[in-house]
Amino acid sequence: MVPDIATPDTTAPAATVGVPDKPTVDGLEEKWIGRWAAEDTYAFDREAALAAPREQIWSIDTPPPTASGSLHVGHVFSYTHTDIVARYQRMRGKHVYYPMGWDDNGLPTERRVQNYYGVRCDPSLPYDPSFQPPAKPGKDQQPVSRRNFVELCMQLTEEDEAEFEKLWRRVGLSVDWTNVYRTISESSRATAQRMFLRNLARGEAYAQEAPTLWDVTFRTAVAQAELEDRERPGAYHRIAFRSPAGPVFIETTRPELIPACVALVAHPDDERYQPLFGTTVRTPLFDVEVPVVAHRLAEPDKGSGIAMICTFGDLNDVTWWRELQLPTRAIVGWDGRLLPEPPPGVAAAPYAELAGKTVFSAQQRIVEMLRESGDLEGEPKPITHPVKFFEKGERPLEIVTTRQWYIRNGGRDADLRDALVARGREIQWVPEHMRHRYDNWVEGLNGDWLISRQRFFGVPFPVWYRLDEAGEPDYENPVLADEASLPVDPSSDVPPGFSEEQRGVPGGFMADPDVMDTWATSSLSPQVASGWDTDPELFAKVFPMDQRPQAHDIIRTWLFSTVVRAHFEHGTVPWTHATISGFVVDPDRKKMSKSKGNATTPIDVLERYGTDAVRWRAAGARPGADSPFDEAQMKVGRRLAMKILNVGKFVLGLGASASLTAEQVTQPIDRALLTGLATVVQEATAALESYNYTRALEVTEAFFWSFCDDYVELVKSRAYGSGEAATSAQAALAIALDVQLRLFAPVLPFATEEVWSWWQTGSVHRAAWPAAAELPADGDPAVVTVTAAALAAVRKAKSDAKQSMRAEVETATVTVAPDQLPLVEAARSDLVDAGRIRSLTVRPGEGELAVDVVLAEAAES
RNA sequence: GGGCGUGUAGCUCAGCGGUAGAGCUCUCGGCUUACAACCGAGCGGUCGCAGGUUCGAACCCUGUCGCGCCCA
Repeated sequence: MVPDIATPDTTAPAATVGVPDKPTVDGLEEKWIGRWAAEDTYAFDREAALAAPREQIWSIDTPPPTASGSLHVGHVFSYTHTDIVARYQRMRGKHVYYPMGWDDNGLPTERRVQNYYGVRCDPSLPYDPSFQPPAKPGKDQQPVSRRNFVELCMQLTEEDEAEFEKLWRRVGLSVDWTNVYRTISESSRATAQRMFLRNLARGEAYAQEAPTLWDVTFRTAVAQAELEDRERPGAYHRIAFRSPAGPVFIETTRPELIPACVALVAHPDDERYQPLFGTTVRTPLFDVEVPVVAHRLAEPDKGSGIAMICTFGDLNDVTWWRELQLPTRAIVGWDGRLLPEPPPGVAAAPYAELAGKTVFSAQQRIVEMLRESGDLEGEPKPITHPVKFFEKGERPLEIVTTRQWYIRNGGRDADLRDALVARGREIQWVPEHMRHRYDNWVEGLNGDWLISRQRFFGVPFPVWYRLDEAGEPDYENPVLADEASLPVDPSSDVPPGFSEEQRGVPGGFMADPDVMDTWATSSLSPQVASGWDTDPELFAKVFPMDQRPQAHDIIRTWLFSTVVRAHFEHGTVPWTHATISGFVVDPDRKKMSKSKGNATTPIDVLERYGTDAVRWRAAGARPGADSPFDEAQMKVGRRLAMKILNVGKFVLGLGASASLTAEQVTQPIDRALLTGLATVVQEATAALESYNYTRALEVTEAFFWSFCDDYVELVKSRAYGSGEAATSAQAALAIALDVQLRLFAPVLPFATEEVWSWWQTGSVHRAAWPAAAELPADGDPAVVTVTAAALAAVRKAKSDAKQSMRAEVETATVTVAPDQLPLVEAARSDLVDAGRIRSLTVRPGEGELAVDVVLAEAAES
């Protein structure tokens, strides 16, 4: 119901019709999510954008969340940060291109589909069009064809994505939901394949048979960016090699690799071993003759200072093998077991005992054999040491030699590395120091980017190989897909000039069996989102994009690989700004993540405190800064949202309306308020221009609370009245409310929209960002601050006397610096009313403002 | 071990050369015709530690310790 106190002559009859009796933040989400969708509030107007100058567009390369994963509060925070910027830019009049993507490509989806349906992909099976997944996953995974498997991936990710979209809408993201892409969609696949073919044509992509870090569980190659070191227990085994001059002892953590040994190595300056360089020794058990070589990477302090070089125990082995041109003796297969046949030069006899064993059990057996032969000296010495793992894997990586695709990234080319570092300087980093993460990563690369993965669900390489008369593939002359035919699946599509019958037969062809690393697709998110492959006109307008928001942990992967792709194809940066969010951490300052079990589900928090409250808390985390999850803070945001509703209701009830103008603000304290607000507008705008939404919120909020507690209290009794003085207060209240709603709108989209709707037309989110020029510049803000200080002193007197704020004051004597005396006098009647002062004296004096208060006798009501 | 960041009131954070700030918590008081999911008042800190520069340092420099992320 509308309180019947509005003065009819200043308030349009319909203006406050929508004001509820008891405003509440609960339910605002449901109301406004629906309204915004129905009215296309956040629609991107493509035609208008195409006609507009580039600087009138703001395009955002939104991170596509992993659809098979789950979202936690950390995601809500970082996406809110981006949304605040998007909303600000929109209110600045820009065409905001703000699409959403889903990363539904790759290993996580495969694993989720396997577990969800209880199936596994068997590429040798034929497609079954009538296949239905088991209602409940069975005990054993049911084998299905690749195409059936991919169909299940598509189906399940679609369901997951619908859930995600619901959550994002609930968070209030001002995404244009007609602009959604999927990394596994036809156009994403076509984009990835087309870009790959271009890279290949320009020599930026290449295939190579090379030692590769290999995860034996997933049976796939792993890129440098996906590695992590983990401390693992191991043991140094002191083992004797034989030489004419007597035994040579090495210490190794991997004795099972003795049959793979191709040399011993020591540091060139190591006097202990200098006599051995150029000679040969014989391996224990296998009696293979291997040379003793010198190399700077050998560490004299480690173990005995001389080490065996194997095919391949670690990355040093690879370096030695390459630089010293050693032979290969591979013994570990793709499944992590020792190969059935011994490597060249190794006799069958002792090796047969190890063939087929896992690396682990081979080690146990070989240690027994060394004990029996007497070649193991003493007991193994337990140590812990860093071991390389695939970040998603559970078993140590092996190094196997396979044929893989690579994209150049500067890891083997100083010029390219420098060019990519230079690209990094073209990007404005928010916060600035995140640039170092990029520089350090690029400068530390030591190999090209391995992009092939031995998986099923992903973007396949658009490549086939001819088979010769013996059925052997000709890798040197791959058959490439036509760009016009993309996307292709080489395992079911036929290369130009061949027929399906020729698949896999001598003289025919075979498909490249691999798919691309998921980063090879997501590194193209700006191209996919901007329509490189689908809408060239739009692409020309919105690319390079304006903003890439993301977290700092994937600067080395996503951000870097995106820069690489744009550099090659477009010769530009992919975007001009990288806005980096920190993490939400748990009370122990540990990064929140599902795998750690400390993640908080967002929907719960959103429902309990309301979206605005959660967004308010998110806005309190500065760009790049980690921020602890703390529910107590959510309450503060909720209270702010409530206060906005309540003060909005009150101000409108006092007679504020949209028809009042700044010219009607005549009283000094009213003009003072608005001039003070102009400063806030300037500061908030400057802060947002540098992406510091936290600062913008802070200055707005500080003003707002003082507005509620001091200004509104001071002027409300005047505003209840009529005449010019009342109108002045009403106009100032209306203008201040209007401007503050717009200042808060990017952070608190629901509460501000609600209050806006009570008395304004259109959406506050389509309103113009406030400008200082809208507000009077001639007020003296000190009128408000000094009068408020006097009022505070009166309140303190009442509080000290344990009286109600309604208590009457017999006399109040304000002593104030002479130059400030007119300020208090200018607001005298407001101060008298707000303080319930019967007799107010204002006199000049020294020092701080002081108020002598004599309370009236308790009213004899 | 290296890079980057960070250490200010019990908690979350501002301040980044000129006399220590906000919010929350806590304590006390108040139903005040917008809000008791509220309002008012108050308590609370040798700004991690040690040196240095300066008339003056939370702020600049050096060292050191703790924490976090990333990398080895």
